[in-house]
Amino acid sequence: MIVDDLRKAPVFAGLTDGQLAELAAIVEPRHFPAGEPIFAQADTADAFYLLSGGRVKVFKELRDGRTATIRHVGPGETFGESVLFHETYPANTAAMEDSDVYRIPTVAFRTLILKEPELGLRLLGTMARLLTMLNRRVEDLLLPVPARLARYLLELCAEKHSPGEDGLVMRGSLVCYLPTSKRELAARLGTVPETLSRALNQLARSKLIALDGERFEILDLHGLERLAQKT
Amino acid sequence: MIVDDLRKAPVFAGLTDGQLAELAAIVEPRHFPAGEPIFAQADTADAFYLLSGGRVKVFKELRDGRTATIRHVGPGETFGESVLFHETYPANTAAMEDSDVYRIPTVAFRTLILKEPELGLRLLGTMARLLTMLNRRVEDLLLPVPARLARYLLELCAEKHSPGEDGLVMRGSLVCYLPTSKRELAARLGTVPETLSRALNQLARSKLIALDGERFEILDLHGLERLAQKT
DNA sequence: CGGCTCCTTGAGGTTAATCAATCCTGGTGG
DNA sequence: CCACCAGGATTGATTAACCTCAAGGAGCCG
Repeated sequence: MIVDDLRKAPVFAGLTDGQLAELAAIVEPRHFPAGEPIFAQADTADAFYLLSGGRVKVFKELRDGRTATIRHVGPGETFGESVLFHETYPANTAAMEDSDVYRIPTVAFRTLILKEPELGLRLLGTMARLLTMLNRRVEDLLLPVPARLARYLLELCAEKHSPGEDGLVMRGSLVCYLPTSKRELAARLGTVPETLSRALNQLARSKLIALDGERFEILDLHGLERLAQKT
Repeated sequence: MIVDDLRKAPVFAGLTDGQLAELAAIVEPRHFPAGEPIFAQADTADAFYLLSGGRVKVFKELRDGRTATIRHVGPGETFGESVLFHETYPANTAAMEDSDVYRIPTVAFRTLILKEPELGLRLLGTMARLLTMLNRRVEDLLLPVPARLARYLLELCAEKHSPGEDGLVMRGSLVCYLPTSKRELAARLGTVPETLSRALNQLARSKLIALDGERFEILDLHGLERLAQKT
């Protein structure tokens, strides 16, 4: 059911059934196979998206073919929100896996906000979180690659172990799985696969993590956190 | 008059007199002398700010004393908006010059949004612009310093020559002034003063710009744009 | 068994940070 | 008016990070 998918997204959780129904009336489900572009930078934009299943990347083309990944999007997150107030998309997006999305036309959504201010407030919250995250990304890119990687791994474990706002942050099991190929991860970290590979080895050699394919375990949380702040 | 200052800010321009009056009732004017911090990362947050005069920088401390400047804020822009939905500030801010700001308490502002959805829509627009800008910053940091500098200079001229939405983009006079010390500019570009100095020289030697203190002129717009896209 | 793609490893080159002088420029006091 | 400082800005030499290019694995599917 559309309404159920919408409710699962943090941005829309907590809305009343009536509000969700209004929202459901304007969204359009779409499917994108892995690798498929969803929109491209400078495309004229009349909708943004909610990802219900799969994985999507937001990125910029760097002229010489390399790509700068801005963020990875997981289920329940929105992307392209900024076009609510622009005529064109500010970046490219593509499905990394087979993905199901809801297309949300901007015009209808804007009028809905005026009718249900609560909705605007919710979206503001989402965008605030995005801003905070991007602040962090800017900071990240000024750090050396191993520190960047350490921060990424720590973040990965942190969000895995705080599934809701309800419980304490668990720090027991520090085993996680890389959610993407190393190629994609390197792009996400703003580096190349070769450098990522070496950085991972370095962390493993320093006994900060144990690595086995895409599965890894944090052995020395404190040491990793220290590294994550190195200039 | 407070209302006049508010109306001058793009985020609040276009609101009705009544809405502006309501807003004026909750904001608190503040003054910060040059160099003074306005808030620090992780401070508990109950307000965001509109800059009415002066210049403010948003930055992160990089542990070893170096700072990562996230953005520079000019008159009419807001900063700290993201705390509308967080309990703590995600970065530091400090006045770069003597600055006048309006402090906008989050609680009052949130209730005002529910009453005047138009206001929420406006703030969404502002945050969308910020997001787009930060996307660009992430892209920037993956480019070599001269390209980053070229993009900055082009942006500086562009915004100078498009004062409103009303006119064509002027490309005639390409003389601009660096708005900050070179030290601050280097931080804004994610580099150090030495490297900035060399990059500026390089642009001047290539006849792309002419430089005289803080005044500069773009001599070869096309060449500069080409450089701005180099990996 | 080939032919993939992805990842890893190694060698070399380039960019930019670091360290250390030197040079301005504006302000101060003689 | 000039000597003198202090800060920022520049320049040079050195070093470290990391990208590039090139060459192997390692798994996977035909």
